[in-house]
Amino acid sequence: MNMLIKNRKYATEITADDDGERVSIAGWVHEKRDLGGVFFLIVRDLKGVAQVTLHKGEGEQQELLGRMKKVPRESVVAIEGEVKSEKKAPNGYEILPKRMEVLSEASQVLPLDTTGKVGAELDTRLDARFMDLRTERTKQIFIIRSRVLKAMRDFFDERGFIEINTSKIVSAATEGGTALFPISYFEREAFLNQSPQLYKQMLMASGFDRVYEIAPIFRAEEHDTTKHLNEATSVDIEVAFVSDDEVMKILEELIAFVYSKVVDYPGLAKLNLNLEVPKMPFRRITYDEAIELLSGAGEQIEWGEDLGTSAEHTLGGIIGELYFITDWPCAIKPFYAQPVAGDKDICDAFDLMHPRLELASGSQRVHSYELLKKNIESKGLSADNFEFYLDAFRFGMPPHAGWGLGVERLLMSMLEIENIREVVLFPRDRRRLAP
RNA sequence: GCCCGGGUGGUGUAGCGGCCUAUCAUUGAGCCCUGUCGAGGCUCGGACUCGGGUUCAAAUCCCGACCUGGGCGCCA
Repeated sequence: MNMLIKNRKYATEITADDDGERVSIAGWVHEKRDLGGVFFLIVRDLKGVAQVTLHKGEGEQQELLGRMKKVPRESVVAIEGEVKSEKKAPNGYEILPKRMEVLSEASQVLPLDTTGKVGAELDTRLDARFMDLRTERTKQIFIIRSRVLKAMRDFFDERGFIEINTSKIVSAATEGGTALFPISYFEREAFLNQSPQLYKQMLMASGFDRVYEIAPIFRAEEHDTTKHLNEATSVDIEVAFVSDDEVMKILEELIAFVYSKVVDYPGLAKLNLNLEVPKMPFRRITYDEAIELLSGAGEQIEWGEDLGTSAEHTLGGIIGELYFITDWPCAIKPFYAQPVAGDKDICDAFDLMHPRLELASGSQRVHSYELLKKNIESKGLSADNFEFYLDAFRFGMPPHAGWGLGVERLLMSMLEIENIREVVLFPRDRRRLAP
């Protein structure tokens, strides 16, 4: 590897204080400006842009000037030169080049504008995602996504959670509800997992009493909306010897912690957001109260019906901040949700709602083998298919609770992004399978 | 799955039966001016998704296909 690249610095690592230093930088040709006595080459890297300034009329620089004029925008270059403190330069410094290597020349014309002068539709951007990621806004979204995931891992680690990885290839048995992608598994049929639910619960019988997983989930639903993906990332936790109240607390603390780590991030400024850490505890309303609020707003929901999109929006408009809906009818919750003491029709289940969409759902789990088996059958599923799961409940299963949270939904709601595809590098939706 | 929109140079758009030899911005090629920072001025290049139909005349109206945006359903 040549020395130019080996010793390169990021644009933001150089300051006016480095006046006189010899440095090298490498990156993409962001812009070129050919003026009378001077030629500017703006080089962009991950961290920022650096202005390379070539003063014309210096004889030995003619060859370099010619190559700088010719190099197409978005080509990858490495430049070595001397730092000069300069008030007229954007970052207070500029680089007087001595040497330039064109590492990769970009074809013209470009599929997208990387300077932000002309917009592009999401579909066009996704087709050329590699280049879309060179734009400031898109880049920041994914740096923030990375911070969010790190914050989550730090959070769980501090609280004694064990990170787990469960299989994404599963046999026919599922928790029902959503459609699955079938795949060919040697001579048998298998599926891509819709959720780690059954596996994380089975671990509760293992003594691993606080686990979390951050992993892809797959849904074969033919939905085509701004908040659904066919491949999404789910944060799942499961905790033994606790109640649903405890995991709700963990959830709101996690959300607040993640927000605090994003609010801290200087790059957030590039997204023009006014982000605040949500106040704890989040508001909690019961399903019954939700229905009542909706009725007051002129939206009638029969008891036992799920809340549709318009109901979610109406409630969100009334409440205006993150909130929980608790005490759901068991009929619209999965078989593993535990009924409340003294009422078999209502479950200790909850959803975490953002005013625009659902972020997470969880519950106290059924840990009685008999009740679980009965629930599976009453949902019209075959207990035989769940034998591998049910077995874990026969030989010592502690009470437990947990939840699943959509990473993309958290991100889009936090960053006020309208389309969920914006927060996935290479989204998979009803139509898109490439790139 | 249902219901509405939309497909015009590389990108983003205007035009919505004849004034279209199709607007504007940006990009590309080039010239002028110029320590620029969305630099400025000028010249040139570059497009009506495809297939049928209606009409004297279609980018414009109709039908179909394909692509695409949104709302709802399902779902998280």
